[in-house]
Amino acid sequence: MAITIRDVAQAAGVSTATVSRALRGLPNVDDQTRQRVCRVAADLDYVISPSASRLASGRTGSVAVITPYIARWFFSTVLSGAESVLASAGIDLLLMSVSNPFGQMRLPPAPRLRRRVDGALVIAIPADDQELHEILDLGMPTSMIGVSVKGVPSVTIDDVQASRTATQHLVNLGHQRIGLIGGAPVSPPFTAGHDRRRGFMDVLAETGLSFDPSLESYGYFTIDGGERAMTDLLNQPVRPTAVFSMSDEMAFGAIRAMRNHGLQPGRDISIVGIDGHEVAELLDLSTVAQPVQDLGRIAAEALLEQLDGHADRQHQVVQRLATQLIVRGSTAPLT
Amino acid sequence: MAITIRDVAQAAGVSTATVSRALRGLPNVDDQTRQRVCRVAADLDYVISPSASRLASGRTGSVAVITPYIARWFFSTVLSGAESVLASAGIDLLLMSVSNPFGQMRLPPAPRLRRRVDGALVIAIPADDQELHEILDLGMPTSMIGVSVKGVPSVTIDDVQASRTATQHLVNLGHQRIGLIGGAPVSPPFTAGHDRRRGFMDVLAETGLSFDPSLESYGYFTIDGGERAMTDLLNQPVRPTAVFSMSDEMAFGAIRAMRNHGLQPGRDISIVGIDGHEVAELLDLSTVAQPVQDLGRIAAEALLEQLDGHADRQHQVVQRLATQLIVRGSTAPLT
DNA sequence: TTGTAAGCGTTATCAA
DNA sequence: TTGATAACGCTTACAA
Repeated sequence: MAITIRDVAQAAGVSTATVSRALRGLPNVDDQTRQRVCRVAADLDYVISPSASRLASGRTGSVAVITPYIARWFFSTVLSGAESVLASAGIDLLLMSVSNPFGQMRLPPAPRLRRRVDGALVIAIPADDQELHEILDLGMPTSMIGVSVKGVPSVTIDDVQASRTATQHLVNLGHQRIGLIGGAPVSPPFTAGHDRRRGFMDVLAETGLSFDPSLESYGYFTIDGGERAMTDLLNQPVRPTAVFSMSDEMAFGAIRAMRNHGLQPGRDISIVGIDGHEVAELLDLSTVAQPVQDLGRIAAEALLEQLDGHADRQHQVVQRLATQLIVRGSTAPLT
Repeated sequence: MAITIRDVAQAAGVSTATVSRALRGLPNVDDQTRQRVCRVAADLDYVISPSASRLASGRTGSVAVITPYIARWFFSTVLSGAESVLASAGIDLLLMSVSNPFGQMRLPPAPRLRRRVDGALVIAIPADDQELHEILDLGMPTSMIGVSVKGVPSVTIDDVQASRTATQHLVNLGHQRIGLIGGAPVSPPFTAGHDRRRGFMDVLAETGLSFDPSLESYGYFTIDGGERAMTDLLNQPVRPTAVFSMSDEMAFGAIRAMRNHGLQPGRDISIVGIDGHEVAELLDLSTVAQPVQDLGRIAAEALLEQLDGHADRQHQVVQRLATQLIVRGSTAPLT
């Protein structure tokens, strides 16, 4: 049906081997020959069959991006960064989401990867997740974002530091009774939730501030969760004068909760987040911004290096990108 | 190196043909045999080679999702809806973005699709876009979201109606001097920009309201663009008392512009958007909500039907999903 | 119900 | 620099 390499070979008066070499830009092909082959191929509107090429070469020319969420801001932004790099490199990007909320029956990711892709880009799957380790055990080139696992290249921010920055900002403003909106009661090591809690606690300890456990609440990194968490905090006998939210989106929810209680961010209670979400500016939310798109871009580049054999997985390092405190109206000096 | 179908066949004491049939759940295989084959395959940790399977069968088992943006709310939400359906169907999802802002040299989408995927899902590419027509000319199963092209199945909202609803809402509140924040000065037919402008104009005409051309401005469907557009409107000699923004994100920017001018949405100027963006609630923005995730889901289902041969492209219809006006504090009666 | 064997369209080895 | 040709691992008539 479709044009094959044989048709091109015949029309150009060469062998299929030569066509293959010419079209792929391999060396050891006469310039004249290459020109002719390319022209004939274009004339015939020939496109290579990826399936055949993959079968014969053993390479798929594609990588999987594995993510727990697609529509959330952080994840879609990382994804777009990764896509731009992979597309430029001519690599197909297979999108795979894992453990979706409705628990639909779908195959675990690891089996789906085998023989299907050359590598995997994993976005923010907790370091102790079983599916993650099944993926890593595949031994294929892998690059991770937002988590680190020993021996696997990854790109993250310094979560402890980001959290310290946010907390210190509140302390500097004179706050002493500071609430914390975290992800979940228990966060595995090497995840954002874990490290950000630690940065928070460290600053409190160093500053000699005590931490009231009733001032810790959990928003599960969603807007609604943040609202509930803040509502909890507001229902405490003695309210905090400032709150550190581990993500901007939870802070958005927290702001809504404050409004529902007739409170105004910055005036009545200070609040700071982490992310640098576009909407944070609209809500006048102070935040520690992270370069989310770069996270995806750089992780994709690290993956490409592994695919090209320029680097060994074992020799890769954890890359930490810088964050930046952005002060807005939601944080103000304690009056 | 890896286990092949032959290894399984040998271990199970059957032919490769039987293994193939058994593993794929084809009929005409003895139950005993199937059980045994499946067990052996599992024991050997065998996974089928997609490349070989594709080459032999001619089907790729994958579809491309083609989108102009990945990180924007509408697009990532549509994408997540589509992904959930495709993943459940065991179809690989290739993510392809087109005409990215930096104009990187990348192949146009159409050639990249040929022989690589079984179908395409196109998100909101203008109906007159050349690349879109190159894709459609491929003649492969295709399903579109947010635009309609004659003869191609698509899923959208009724943009004219949604716009009418938003505009009528403002009119009902007594507003007579209503501004419009559109996408671009010129919008091709059958795009959201075109239809939403029409719905707006229709309501004005039917209501006997005149439209002042100086009250039309363009925000290019971005937050920043919306801010600039609103600033334009605010700089007019006579300001509007209400504004209809063609998207929530532009409305977000517009709200920021209003704040910069010391104006409060709802109190000083009413504003309504279209989308039902999660953040709209936070900003207390009235909006006409569209079921974005469903858009992706239903379009993906329509695509699957074409792939299964249950439907012919020509016989498909444009599916229009319902929208819903959500009234919040940003719109109030003219005082 | 099962087996045989001819493809599917490349790539890669080896020889020329 | 080029050409023959044997893989690559599966699917699918067709036969049994």
